[in-house]
Amino acid sequence: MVRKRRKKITKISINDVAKRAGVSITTVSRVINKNPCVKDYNRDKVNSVIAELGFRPDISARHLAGGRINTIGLIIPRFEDMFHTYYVTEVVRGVCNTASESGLDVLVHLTAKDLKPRSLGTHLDNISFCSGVIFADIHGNEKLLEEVIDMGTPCIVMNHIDDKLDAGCVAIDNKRGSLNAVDYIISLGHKRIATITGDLGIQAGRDRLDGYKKSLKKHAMRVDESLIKRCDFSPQRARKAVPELLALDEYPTAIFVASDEMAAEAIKALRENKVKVPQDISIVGFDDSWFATQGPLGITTVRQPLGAMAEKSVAALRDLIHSKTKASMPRIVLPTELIVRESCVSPLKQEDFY
Amino acid sequence: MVRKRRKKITKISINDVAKRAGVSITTVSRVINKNPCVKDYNRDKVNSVIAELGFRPDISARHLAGGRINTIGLIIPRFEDMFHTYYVTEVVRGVCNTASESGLDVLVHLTAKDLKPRSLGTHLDNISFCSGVIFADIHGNEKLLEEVIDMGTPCIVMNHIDDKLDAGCVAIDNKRGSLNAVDYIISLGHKRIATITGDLGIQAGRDRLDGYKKSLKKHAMRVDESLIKRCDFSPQRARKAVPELLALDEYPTAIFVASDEMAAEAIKALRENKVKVPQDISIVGFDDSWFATQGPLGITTVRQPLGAMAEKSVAALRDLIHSKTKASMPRIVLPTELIVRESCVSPLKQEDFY
DNA sequence: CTGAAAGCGCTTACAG
DNA sequence: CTGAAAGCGCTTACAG
Repeated sequence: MVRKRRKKITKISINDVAKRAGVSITTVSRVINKNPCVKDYNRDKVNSVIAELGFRPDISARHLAGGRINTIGLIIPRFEDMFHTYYVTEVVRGVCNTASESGLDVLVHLTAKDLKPRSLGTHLDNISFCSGVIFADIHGNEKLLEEVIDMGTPCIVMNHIDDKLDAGCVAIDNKRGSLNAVDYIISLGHKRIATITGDLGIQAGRDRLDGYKKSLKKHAMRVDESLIKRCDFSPQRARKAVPELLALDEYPTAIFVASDEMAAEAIKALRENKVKVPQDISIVGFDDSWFATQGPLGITTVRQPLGAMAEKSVAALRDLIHSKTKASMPRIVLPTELIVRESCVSPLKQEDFY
Repeated sequence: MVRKRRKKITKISINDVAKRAGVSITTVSRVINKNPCVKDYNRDKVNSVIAELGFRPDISARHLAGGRINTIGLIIPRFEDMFHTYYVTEVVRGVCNTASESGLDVLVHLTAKDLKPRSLGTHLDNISFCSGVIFADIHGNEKLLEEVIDMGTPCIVMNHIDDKLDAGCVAIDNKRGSLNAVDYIISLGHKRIATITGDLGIQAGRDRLDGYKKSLKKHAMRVDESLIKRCDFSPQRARKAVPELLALDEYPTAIFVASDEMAAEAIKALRENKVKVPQDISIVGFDDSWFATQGPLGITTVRQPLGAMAEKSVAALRDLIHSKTKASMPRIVLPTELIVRESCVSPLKQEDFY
């Protein structure tokens, strides 16, 4: 490939276009913004000059002058966590895809784990640029969210429902998802069901634990605190929970794990302790992430519609941006689906294995 | 938590601050920009007013007026590919961490798989905002890169070395990495070594194949085309390569796979065909990603220093941005490291298993 | 349908 | 050390 000659890097502006096309900059601006009130002749002329000169409107100037910016922000918290890796992957993918279909551009913004005062400012600088913002989660970014709301920027919070929030909320029905999962485990005949929880500082973590408890109560089973291992979505913590569970006088026959990644790690840890899954202990995970199918054993899990969550979020944000009147903040909760694979069987069958 | 009263969302500007502090906007601007030529008394006064009013300079105005923007862009191509998921995760993490240490903010920009003309423009709008840009790979974004370079924006390309490029290049020594890997396989005594390649449209894919061939030649072994399965970094393609390899008159005793993700999938596919790893066939992967340790068998692999690549890229970009003179474009190649785990053994040992 | 002009909120010579 | 003023490149009433 022959190296092309460098174009001049002198910035060409709306003035250059106007001059060359023999019209005013107002007309050029109208053409750029697809304002219909321009004579065809002029529009064509301007467009051809734009193409000829390779003119590209300066987004800063446009923004400063009060023009619409077709960019939404996507704020991603605490990127370090592996838990968020799958979640974030799907959310980013979904938001970017949906946004681009609507002609929106996405500015992905990762917030550091420990947000220093200085960086809070920096974050807002860029965010102030967007016509709307989606928070991939609220945890750790409560302050940022508040500031963005105070700036008057429309916001959507994912994965967290809070009626007091002056932002739209789009989330998964985590409570019902885990309720269904544990109902399923119980329906198989399990009596001693443990749980390895996610981070209880995150709503999704709390809700998944709540659903577990609710299911037990619904079936008049006792909630045994020794069967509840409070973890944090990290595989390390999940791994540590395993020997604790095995040290109990009476083994659980099933474990509901609040994420597939933790479930996969728990299964590994169980194996290392010569406990077979599902023969000795059944496992149900959550997420339907790649971890559920990556290992040698397909993990029965709760699928969450992350793609749909992303879609709904973008749509809701667009509505907020375009509603000139003070719109009411949407609250959207998406259903989950139980995906049955091989990691959870009836305890009767388990005995067959012996 | 009690709901705080909403602040006024009326934008407060440098004028408000100046008026309140009893100085000119010039002085306020100097304070904001940490210009030392301000009397302490005034500086303190301005700073306290800024804090009191919650003033935050408008980034668009600042940009338009020619101020420095502490934001670099990170362009990520073809997000759909799973191969890129691990790669991207690490690159994003590394770039964000390093950048924030230098007081830089990162604008992560995902390019769609099929870049329509329109979105090319949109992309540039946002990118034009950054004082420098890092491309996480060049593949699929050649045009964008050229345009960004033509805009006069300093650029760094990761994972691809091209001397003709008017941008800095930071990459992994893929060729040597795979050369070492295959050398290792040969040193174990293997004679029939297959390879499952990555996407040969990507330099990393080509280089890993080249290294494989080079090693064979170095050891005076024939390069047998039937042992080369040209894939694309996707596990699906890798999976399909397995039965083809097994249909050969003579099995390979080892396979060098161009990514751990493909390696993990290949191992699964081999198992399903009752071929044991490493007893029947040895496997060496590439990346040292989580796939290498996630499965039941640790995969021997080539570790690439993605974190270091990110660091070097940010540092190089910073240099390019700050060098007022036309700097020469850096070419940085980072070494790899062979990580020996359980998936590759000597063929003599393999016979022991029979 | 069109254009002159004001203004968005900053930075930066320039003059003091 | 400080400030008045020009200017960055656009949008948007406003008047025609």
